Amino acid sequence: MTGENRPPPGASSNALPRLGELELAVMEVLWRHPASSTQQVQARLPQARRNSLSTLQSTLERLHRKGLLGRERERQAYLYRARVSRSELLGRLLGGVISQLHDGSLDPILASFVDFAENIDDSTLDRLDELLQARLRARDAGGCDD
Amino acid sequence: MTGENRPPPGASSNALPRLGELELAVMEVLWRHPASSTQQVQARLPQARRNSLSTLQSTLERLHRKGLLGRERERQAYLYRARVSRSELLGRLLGGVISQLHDGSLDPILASFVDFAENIDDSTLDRLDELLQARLRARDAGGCDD
DNA sequence: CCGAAAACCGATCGTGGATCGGTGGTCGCG
DNA sequence: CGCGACCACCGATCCACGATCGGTTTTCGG
Repeated sequence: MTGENRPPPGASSNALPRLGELELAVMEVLWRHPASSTQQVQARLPQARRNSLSTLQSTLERLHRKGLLGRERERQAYLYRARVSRSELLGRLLGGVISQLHDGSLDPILASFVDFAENIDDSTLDRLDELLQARLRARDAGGCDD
Repeated sequence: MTGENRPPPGASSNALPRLGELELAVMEVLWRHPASSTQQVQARLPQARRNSLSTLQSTLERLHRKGLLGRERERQAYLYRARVSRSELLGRLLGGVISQLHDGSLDPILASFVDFAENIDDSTLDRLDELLQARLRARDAGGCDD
């Protein structure tokens, strides 16, 4: 029983399913060392995470499928490089979480984040303010500068 | 609502493994209708999510184990109620993501969020600014807002 | 005490990450 | 040209977790 195929009622579009530990560690390496071969990555991984090349390959492949890594062939090997910066990844992850919880208006979410920042440390709030002001200035000044 | 949600400052080591679809839907219901029995929850779930009571029970139980729901016995049945508000949950989720990606300094994270806000809509940035200013004012004025 | 309504228990499935060994293709060098 | 090294590729497990449910036991009200 219960062996029927059950189409998922709500397929999230852009929320990447969450990254595993090894995947994260790999991203860290790739951020620090752009364009590394599988072996390079392995060598630069923290000792605790050093395992067989195959494992690494699967992980790199998965990351590649998820669009987080690009790769090009260097002779018989691949050179991997991060396609998203740490900030971009964070934004994506944040976006995933938020789109799950978002109930129409963004306000509660923004409020939550401010809340979160405040909860960490009082100075964090000021820092956030600084960054935000800078961003607002940049927008008002240049408008379309990219 | 800003100012009511206060995650305990000591118990910040919570990285809940991520919520599933049904779990989220259940939380939505419990947020809208505090203290509902399993049946109540089932009745108020979107039609698409209505399934057997057992399924609901497992989900409520799991949520309870995760600390997101509290429950008390009402005769032979349980009354469930949300222990975290939507904002708190969001904060927790955000915290989980952030602690994964956080490499020491918060700045990139804050920047990412500002980035994220800007990316949604220009007005969002202004909204964030308003909220932040309000919060700063509140802090500078009262100090301890209890 | 009996029947209904819950909780409780455990089985099964699907997905996704981690892990690895074996196989086969590619390249450099003798 | 052939051989050995290197590496990608494939498939096989394993595990954790959410979703799903049916069957059994507990509990309560009449």
